[in-house]
Amino acid sequence: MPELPEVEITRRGIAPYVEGNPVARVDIHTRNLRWPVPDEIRDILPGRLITEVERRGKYLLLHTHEGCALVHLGMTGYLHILQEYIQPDKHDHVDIIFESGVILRLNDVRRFGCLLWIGELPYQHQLLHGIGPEPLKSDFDAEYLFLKSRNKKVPVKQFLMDQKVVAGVGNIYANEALFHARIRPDIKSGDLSLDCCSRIVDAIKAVIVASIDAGGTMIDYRSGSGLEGHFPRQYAVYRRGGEPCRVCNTLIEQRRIGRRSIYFCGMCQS
DNA sequence: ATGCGGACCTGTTAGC
DNA sequence: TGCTAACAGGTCCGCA
Repeated sequence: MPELPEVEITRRGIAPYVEGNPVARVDIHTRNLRWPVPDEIRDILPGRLITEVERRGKYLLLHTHEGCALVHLGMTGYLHILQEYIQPDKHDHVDIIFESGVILRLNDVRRFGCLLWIGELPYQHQLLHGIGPEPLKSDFDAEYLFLKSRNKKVPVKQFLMDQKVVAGVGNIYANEALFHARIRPDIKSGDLSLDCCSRIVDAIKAVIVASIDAGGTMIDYRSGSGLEGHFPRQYAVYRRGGEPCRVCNTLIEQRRIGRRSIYFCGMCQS
């Protein structure tokens, strides 16, 4: 699953096939995702037009004139476009079939994702309203991160993965960004200087832009158009525990914070 | 307010 | 080779 870059690549991949197209039918094969896929998805979407596919953090919003459907891809979900019908396999959970014949198919092995109908005021929905700034927008800046981190005791890597702090950063990009910012992932957020915050903000923007430009780089990722959109990414630290740092050859350390792995270079990051 | 652990799932890999 | 345990991109919720 997808952190922000992979969700954005998915959005770009599916939008041309989806936007402006009326839905003919919705087939729900598996209801029990993170939350049950509601009947509204099957009952309201047909006959409606998807006006826009928007991304907010790691969520995708399928807008219609009458309300909005919300998709989260969890850890293993992906959306892809089928030009013609193929029998769904056991992890294909929902098909949105357009009058054009195109099918938008949701596949999610672990079923941590969701597909919900959130009605006409989507941004007020519980899942969206508290979400932090978009990392690529200008309101996500050093001053913001500095103020937000004051008096916080959580390790900075966990802090950056908090969607209320900044939208769309997950385990991979938190680890990668902190390496590029030369900051250890285990220091207290409240101890960050303004300069540290500035380096972190720059690094987050840089790794996300690089990843989007590379076309989505997740290990298991498939682009929205159904193409295998990835080539193996050269991570600086992520999943490189015990291997030499690409900058100084010191062995990358791996530990756990919370229940997630952190990776860092004890020499480059301080 | 904050932080922790449990829960939701299946598949892959590392280790014995 | 086969079995088991640990781990994997996320995040909500309940409890202390």
